[in-house]
Order: sequence, then C-alpha cells, then structure tokens
Amino acid sequence: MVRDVQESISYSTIRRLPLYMPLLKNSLDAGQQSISSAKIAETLLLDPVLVRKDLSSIGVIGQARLGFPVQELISAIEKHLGWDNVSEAFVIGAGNLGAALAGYTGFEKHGLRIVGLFDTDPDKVGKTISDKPVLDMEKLEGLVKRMHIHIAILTVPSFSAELVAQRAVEAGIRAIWNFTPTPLHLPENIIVEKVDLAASLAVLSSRLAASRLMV
Amino acid sequence: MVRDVQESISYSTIRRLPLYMPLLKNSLDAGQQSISSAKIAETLLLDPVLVRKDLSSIGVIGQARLGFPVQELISAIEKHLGWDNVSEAFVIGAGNLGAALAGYTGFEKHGLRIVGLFDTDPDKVGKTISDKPVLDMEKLEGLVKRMHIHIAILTVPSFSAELVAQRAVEAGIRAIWNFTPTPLHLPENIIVEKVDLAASLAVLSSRLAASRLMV
DNA sequence: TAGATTGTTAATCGATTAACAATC
DNA sequence: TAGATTGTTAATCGATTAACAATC
Repeated sequence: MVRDVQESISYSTIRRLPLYMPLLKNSLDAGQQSISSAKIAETLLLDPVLVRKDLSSIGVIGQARLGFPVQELISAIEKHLGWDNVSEAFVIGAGNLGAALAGYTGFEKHGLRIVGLFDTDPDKVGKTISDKPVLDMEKLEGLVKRMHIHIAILTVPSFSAELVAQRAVEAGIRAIWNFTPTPLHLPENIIVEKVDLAASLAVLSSRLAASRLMV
Repeated sequence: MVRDVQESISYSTIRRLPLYMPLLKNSLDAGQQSISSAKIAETLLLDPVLVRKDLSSIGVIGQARLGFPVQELISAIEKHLGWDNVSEAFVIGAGNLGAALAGYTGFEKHGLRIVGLFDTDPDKVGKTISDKPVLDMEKLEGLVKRMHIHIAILTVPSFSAELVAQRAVEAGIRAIWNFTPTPLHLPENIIVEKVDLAASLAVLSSRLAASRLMV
C-alpha cells in the first residue's frame, strides 16, 4: 500500500535510498514478499527507526508483525530516484577517472547513460573508451546543444575545471557531477553535486591518526 | 601564531580542510602573507564565519584588519591531515576504478602512497598499472603482514566486497577506503570510510528531477 | 491474547548561521 | 579615531535517537 508523499524527502534519506535496493532485489529473488525494518537495518548497518522513517517518507506503509512489502519498496525507490527513465550525460575529461566512470556499467541501472567523453588530447580524440566516442573539447558546446544533454560529469584537471564547467553551462548543461576538487562558481539554478575524494581521504586519515594515539 | 587545539576537530571541518590548501598555496606563491576569511569564503563558496571557525579549530589565530597567516595555515592543515608523513596502501580490485585510483598522482601529496594492487584475474596479475605491481589476491594476507600495510582501498565487485574486506582485516588492515556500495560488517575498531557514488548520483538526479518540475 | 512490529511525537545532538563584542 | 576584521556566544536548523502508543 502506498500513500501520498507528504513533503519533500530529506537529503539524508535520498542518499540512503540507493543502499536499500540490492537487499530488496535479493529478498524478492528469494521469494520474500515482505521484510522488517530490523532485518534491513542489520544488513545495512543502520538504525531500524531510521529505516522506518526513510521508507515511510517515500510513501510505503508497513504492516505490524509483517514488515514492509518488498515489491512496493522497489517500485517506490526507483520512482523517487528516477531510475525508471534514463538521462544521458557527457564525461568531460577522458583521463583515468573519466575512463573508469565511462566503463562502469552500473550507472544505467541508476538512470544515467554516458554517451560520450570530451578531451583536448589529440591522441585520445577520435578513439573510443568502453565503446563510447572520445570527442574534441572544441565540439562540446555544439554537441551539448544538438543532443540536448543536460548532465556533465566533470573529470578534467582542477586548473581547467571552472572554465570548462562554465562553457558547458552556457551550452545548456543543467547539472554537473563534479569529481574535481575545485569549487565551481556557476549560476544558482545550476545543480552541482560534488564527489569529494580529498574530503573522504581526510576523514580516513584523521581517524586513523586518532586511533594510533589510543594504542 | 598558533595556540593549543582545544578539543577534537569536527567531522565537517576535517572534510573541508583539504579545500583550503590549493587557495593557500596560490596565495603564498603570489607573495601574500595573510588572507582574510572573507576572501577565502568567496573563493571556496563558504560562509566567512564558517571559515573562521574552521581555522580557529586547527589552532591558527587571525589578526583583526589583516586576516590569517597563510604559511601557518598551510602548516597547521598539513599537520592535522597527516600530509607530512605518508602511509602506504594497497588497492584491492584492479578494475577500471582501481586502476584510475592507482594512476592518480595527487594522493601522495595527501599522505597516501599506493604501493600495489590485488586482483584474481590471471591476465592482470604480474603486470603493472601506473608502474605499480598487480598481485595475486591469494598473496593479500602475506603481503599485508610482511609490508605492514594498514590501509586498503576497496574497489572489488560488490558481491565479494565483504569477504575480501574481512580477509584484509584479519591480515592486519586497520582502515578501509570503501568504493563499493556494500556495507561492511567488520570489528568496531576498524575504520571504514565510504565513497558512495550511488548516493551522490541519487542527490544529483533527485535535484534535477525537482528542478524540472519547476520549469 | 500476547508479542512483534510499525509509526509518531519529543528529546538530543551536531553543524551552521546570526548577533555582536573585541581588537588592531 | 574609524572601520575592517576576528572571535565568541546564542539561536536556528536538520538529522538522528529515544520513548512509547498503535496495530496486526
């Protein structure tokens, strides 16, 4: 049973939603029709109350003694994350990381299809990476417009990140998945989501340093 | 001027510290000896008050009318993030992403040196990736012990992530940088830092979907 | 019925922002 | 001195956790 989603779903919940999917798919394959928040929480290392809040916020109602309906959860998560209709994206910067992202097959299931890469290196332009064309950076604006691409995955060197991002936005890009360490000064209506490896490594290092002090 | 750091630095501050460094290095190269929180905030798209809190929490004292001493900030950040002494790490899983991380030269400046990769694929084992040896997964335990490696960068397929992580931990790994979507059930004293691409993409997609509704 | 499980309201916690005093 | 800038205390905000009522 699904009810109307009251208000917008919190940032933290959105971030957790993808986590639920593999477990739910497995449960469905195993023939389970419902699953308890306690079971989910244990598998995903979350608090059961948090799980119930998340699932409730996407409009799925659980049943006492039974738990939550697995198929409905899957449908609700797919709907809320837009995994049902796929958006096309360009990777800008065909270096190690850009190539790795272009080669990752899992994004299609998450509603994202990479249709090409851009680079300035003449040795790369014209070749393919994981069957996707590497295109000349000079053609970025034209192709963004012509193909109506709205998402850019930014993996260029940090010194050129901001300029490239601004070019992409002027051509029509509306959302940037920023893998560079550079903060992007862009119009407010442009969506920027940053993957901050340096921040993540900093947390790891500092916790490791702290744990060494305790030994 | 540096004073004692009162209490432990907050998680959010730790995540932001790496962001300050490129700007500070540039300022130093340009011959500036001090920099104001307003200038930093504008460049990094932060709030000036937040910048002052961050810098104050690592023990650097600013001066009214002048700002913060650039060189002291650089030293304090390097010290707090452990960028002065480099730790060695293994990449486990020599796929696209593992190879990309092994090829990234920036980690050394952030206190992390990747000394080798592990994989089960006989076509990969024995070769090198970015001058780093690809080793047989069977040798993981032995080499972790012999080389006293404490950090593992996990980029294996998700179905094997937990088992591989547990093997690594039993051999002596104390911190895992987890690039897989899998939650790892490990002893409490093991440090796990997750890079959650699916979560980041979910935020991007949902914000894009929300912005479309407003057009 | 008893008990397992959901769902809601209140309390807590951490981080950010606001307000303003202190200082050079 | 005046004003730019730091630094601290209080208020706000969002997320998580605790407590407990509701339900099957």
